[in-house]
Amino acid sequence: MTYNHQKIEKEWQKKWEEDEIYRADNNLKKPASAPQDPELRRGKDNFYCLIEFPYPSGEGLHVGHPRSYTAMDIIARKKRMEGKNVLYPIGWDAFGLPTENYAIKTGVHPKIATEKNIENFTRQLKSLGFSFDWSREINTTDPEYYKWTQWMFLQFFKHGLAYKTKMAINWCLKCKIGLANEEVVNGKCERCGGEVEKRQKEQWMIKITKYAQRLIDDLDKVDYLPRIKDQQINWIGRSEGATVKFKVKSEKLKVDIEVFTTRPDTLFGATYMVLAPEHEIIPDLKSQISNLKEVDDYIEKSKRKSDLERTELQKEKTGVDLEGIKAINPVNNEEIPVWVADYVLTGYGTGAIMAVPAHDERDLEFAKKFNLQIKKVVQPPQVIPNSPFQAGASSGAIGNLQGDIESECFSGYGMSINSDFLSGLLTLDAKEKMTEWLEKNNVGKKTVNYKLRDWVFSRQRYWGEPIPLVHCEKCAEAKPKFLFLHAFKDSSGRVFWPWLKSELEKRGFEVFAPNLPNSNKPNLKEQTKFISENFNIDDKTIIVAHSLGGVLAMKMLAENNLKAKKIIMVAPPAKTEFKDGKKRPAVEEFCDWKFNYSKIKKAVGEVVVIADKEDSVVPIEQPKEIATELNAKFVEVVAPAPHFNCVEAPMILDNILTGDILNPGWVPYEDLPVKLPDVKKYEPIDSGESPLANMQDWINVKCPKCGGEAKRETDTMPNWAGSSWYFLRYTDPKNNKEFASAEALKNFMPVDWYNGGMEHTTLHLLYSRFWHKFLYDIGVIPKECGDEPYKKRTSHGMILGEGGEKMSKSRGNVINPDEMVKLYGADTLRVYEMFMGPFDQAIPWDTKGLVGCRRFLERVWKVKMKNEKLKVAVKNEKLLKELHRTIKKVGEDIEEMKFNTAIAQMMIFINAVGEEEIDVENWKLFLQILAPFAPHLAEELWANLGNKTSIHLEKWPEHDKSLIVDEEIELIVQINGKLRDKIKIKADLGEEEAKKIVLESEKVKNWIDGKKIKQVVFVKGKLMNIVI
RNA sequence: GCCCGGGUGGUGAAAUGGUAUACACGAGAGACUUAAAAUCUCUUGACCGUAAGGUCGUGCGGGUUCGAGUCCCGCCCUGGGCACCA
Repeated sequence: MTYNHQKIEKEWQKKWEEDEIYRADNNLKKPASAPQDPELRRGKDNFYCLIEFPYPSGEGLHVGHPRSYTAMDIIARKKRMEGKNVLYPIGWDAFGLPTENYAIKTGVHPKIATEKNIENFTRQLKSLGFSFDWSREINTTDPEYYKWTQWMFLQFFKHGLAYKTKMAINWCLKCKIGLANEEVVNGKCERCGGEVEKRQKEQWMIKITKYAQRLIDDLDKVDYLPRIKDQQINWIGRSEGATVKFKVKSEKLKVDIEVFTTRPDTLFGATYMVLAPEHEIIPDLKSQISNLKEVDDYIEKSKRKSDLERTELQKEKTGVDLEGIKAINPVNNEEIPVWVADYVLTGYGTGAIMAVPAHDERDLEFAKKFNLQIKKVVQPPQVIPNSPFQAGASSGAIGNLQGDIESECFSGYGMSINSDFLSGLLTLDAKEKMTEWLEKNNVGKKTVNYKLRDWVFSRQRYWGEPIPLVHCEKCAEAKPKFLFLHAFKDSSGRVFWPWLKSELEKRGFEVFAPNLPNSNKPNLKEQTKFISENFNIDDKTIIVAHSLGGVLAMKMLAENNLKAKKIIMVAPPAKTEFKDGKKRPAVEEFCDWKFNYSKIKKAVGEVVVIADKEDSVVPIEQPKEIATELNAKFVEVVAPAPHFNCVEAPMILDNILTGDILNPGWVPYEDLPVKLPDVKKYEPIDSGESPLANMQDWINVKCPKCGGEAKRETDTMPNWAGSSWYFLRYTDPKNNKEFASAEALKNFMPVDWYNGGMEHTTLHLLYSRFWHKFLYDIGVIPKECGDEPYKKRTSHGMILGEGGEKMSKSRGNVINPDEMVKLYGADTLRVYEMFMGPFDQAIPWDTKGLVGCRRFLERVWKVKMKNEKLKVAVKNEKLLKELHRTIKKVGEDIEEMKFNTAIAQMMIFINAVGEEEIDVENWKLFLQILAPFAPHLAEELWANLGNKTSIHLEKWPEHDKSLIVDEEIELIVQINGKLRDKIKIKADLGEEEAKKIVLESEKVKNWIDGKKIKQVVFVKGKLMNIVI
C-alpha cells in the first residue's frame, strides 16, 4: 500500500471534525479556590495558544501563514497530549482597505467579497489539518462582533480617551481621497500615480500616550522575545529632558516659543531656533515677518512633500529665516534668529527646536548651509586608557561617549565650557543644574517626552466599523459651560482643578475657573460680586464646587435668583464643625450658614453630591444632609487623598460625564450595533468624507439626547480596532449580553502563548496591550486576568521566494499552498515549513527541500509496512536509546520552538531504524511524538495498529532517563587545544584513571614526545586537554 | 541617519565556551531495471599526501581563555523596520 496523502488527509480531517476532538471546554476544570493566584485560579488544565487571525484577502492563503499556524498547532497538540484543555481558536480580521479597493474596482459588495474569501481561506486552512476549535470562529465584520467594538469605542469616548483633532493626512489630488501611508508610493498615489499632498483633516484620536509609561514598565511582567520588548520600548521612545520657553522679541506680541530638548546643558550653545512648517505659532507671527511671501511659499512647498521626501531622500536641508522675528535665549538674553525648516517635525516634542549646531549633526549641517553661528559649549573628554570615558565604556554615571570626538560636531557627553554657571560640570550634572535654573526662573521645566503619538482612529472609508456617535446641532448649541468654585484658602491652580479643566477643555467645553478673591478671609458678597462681573450664570451653566465652594454655589444661587443647569458639589460642608476639631473663624464668617433648600432646589436643574466617608475635614453626614435636603444624587466614593486634595479625581469627571452633556452624543448601548448600510459607490466623496456621508437615510437620525434632528458620524474605525480585543471574544464568542462573560475571561485569560509576525510588534501588539489595559482599568476585565493580555509572545520569520526575495505577485515567485498540499500533502508541507530553518528567521522557499521532507514521511510509512508482517518484537538496545533520546529532544525543542532540530532528530531516528525491525510498543511512542508535526500520517498509522481512539488524545510520552545516559563515551583528547585522539572510556571515569589511559595512547605519546606537561584540563565524560 | 537581526560547505542550515559543518537539498559513483523514474548504498569544506596522516578553515583585525563559530573591543558586508525623534 502506498502513502496516499490525498485520501488519508481528507478522511481524517472529516473524522476529527465530526468527533470535535479539538473543542476547548469552557467549564473550569478546577474549582476557583485560589482566585489570587492566576495559575491556580485558571486551573492548570487550561492553555490558550493564539495566532494572529488572518485578513481574508482575495489572494488566498500565503505559504507564510502556515508557518506560524503549524508552529502553534504543534504546541497546541503537544499541550493537549499533556492533558491540558487547549483553546486554539481561529477567526477573521476582515475589515480593511484591500477588500474596499476591490469593491471600488469591481462593484462587488465588500460583504460578498469577504464571505467568498473567508470560504476560500476556511477550505485552505482545513486542508492543512490545524487543530483549531472552529466552533469559536469569529469575524470582525459580523455586526454581532463589531457591536462590541463600538461599545468599547464608547468606553474610550466616555472616559475621555477619544477626542477629535486636526491631523495632517495624505491627500490624493486626483482621486480626492485620503490615503494610508501604505498607499503612498514614492510620494505618489498608489492607485492613480497622481500627486499627494498633506492636508489638515479632523480625525478621531485615541489617547494611547496616556499609557506610554505603563506600556514600557509592564513589559517586565511578560515573557516576550527580547527584540520584541526592545522594539516596543524604542517605539514608545521615552526621553528625559526639559522644555524651555524662548520669548519672541516684539513690542506688540507677547508670545513664547516652547522647545523640548534632551540636552538642556547645551542651552548656551543655542544660536538659532527652528519651527516646523506646520507650527501653530506661525500665523500669529505673520504681522512681524518682513519676508512673508518667501515664508508662505516655503510652507506651501513643504506641504507637498511627503514624509519620505522630508525624511529619507532629502539629504539637503532647506529652510527660511523669519525675517523680523528674533527670539531671546533665556539663559544669556542673546537675540537669536528663528527659522522655519521641514527637518523639524510637528509630531514630536513641541514642533520647535533650539538649534545647537556645535553638538547636533542636523543642526550643524543646517548652520553651515545658512552661515549661522556655531558655538562650542561641550568639551569632549580626553581619551585616556582605562578611564571611564574610554570609547565604548558603558553609559554609567558619567555618560556615554558618542560620535567622533575629533570631528567638528560632538554630540556625546563631556564637560561644559563657555557656559557661565555650567562651565566645568560634566554633562549629566550640567543637565541637572540647567534644569534647576530653568525651573527657578520659570522659563522651563523638567519634561519627559515620548515618541509615541496618539492613535489616529478614524478613516474616511466605508469598510470599517461605524463610529457610534451622533451630531446634534441643537444639543451643540445647548452645550453647557462650566464654572469651578474652589475651596477655602485654595485656588483654581491647585488640587484637581487644572487637571479637570484641561479634561473638559479637551472635550470642547468652556470652563471658567477663577481664583476667588480673598480666599484666606472669604466673603460671600465679595465673591458673588466678583463672579457676576466675570461670568454669566445661566441655565447652561454647570457649577463644580469643592468644599466651601459648594456653600458659595448654594448661597449665590438662592440669594440672587439665578438659574443653573447643574451643581456638582464635592465634600460640601453644611456647618462649621469639622472632623479635625479645628476652629475656622474665617470660614464661620463667610456667610450666615443658613440654607434655603427649597429655593436652591428651584434654582437648579440637577444636583450631585460627592463625598468620602473617610474625609478628614468635612464629616460625611454634612454632604449627606445637603443631598437629602436637595433630593440630590448622592455618591459615596473613596477619595484619592484626604478631602479630595488630589491632583486627579476621576470620580468627579465620571460624574460630570454621566448625563447629557457631551457633544457629540453617543449612540445608546441598546441601539448598538450601528450597522453599516449598503451603499452603491464605495469611493469617498468630494468633501473627503466617507461614502457613508451620501447615505441620507442612514445619517439622518433622531438625537438620542433631545430627540431632534441629528446626523450620524460618518467616519469608520481602522482595522486595528477589531483586532485589539478579538482574543477576548474567543473565550465566549456567542455571548450576546457582554463581549465575554467574566467567567469565560477568567477561564482562559491571559493568553498563554501568542505567536505572530515582527511587523505587528509596534502597531497591533502595542494597540492591543493598551486596549486591554484600558478595559482592565474600567473594570470590565476581571482583576484575576491581569492587565497584560499576553503572557508570552514569540515571532516567526518571513518565508521568502526561491530567490531570497520577498514573495510577491509582481516578482512572480509566489508559492501556492493548495498546489503543495495536492502534490505532496499537508503533512509534508507542515514538516517542511518547520524544518526549513530556525523558526524566528526569514528563510527562502525551496520546493526541493520539501521533497526531502516527503521522503522522510515515506520512510516512516514504510516502517509500518514491515511491522505489519512481523509482529514479533525484536529488542534492539541501540535503537531503543536513540528513540528515547529522540523523545527527549523533540519534547524540549518544541518548547523552545526549535522545530527544525526536532525534525532532524526524528530523521536520525528513522534513518537508524532503516531496515531493522522495531517492536510495536516502541513504535507507538515514536508515532506519538510525530503526531503534532504530521497529524494525518500519524493518525493513519496509529489506526492501522488497531487503535480505536485518536492518537491526538494520547498521552505525550516521557523518555526513560536511564536510557539516555551512555555507559561508554568517546573521550576527546586535545594537545594544546587541538584534537589529536579519541579514546573510548567508561563515562564516569575520574581524571586520574582517564589520564593514565590517555597517556598510554601512541598518538598522544608521539605528540608529547618527552616534552613537559604544563597543565591538564579534564571535563568528565567529555574531553581532556593536555598543555605542553 | 536611527533601531533590530544575520554573515559557517555548492545550497537551506546544526553546534550548554569543549570533536566545526548534525539533518536535509544538490552533485558524483554504484546497486536494482531492457531502460528511465522511484528506491537503496557509498563519497562530498579546501589544500598537501599513494597511504597513515598533516596543514588551513565559521566576513575582517585584535583581545580574553588550557580551549572561541560562541565571550569582549574595533571594522566590513548584508537583510528587515522606521516617525531626520532634537
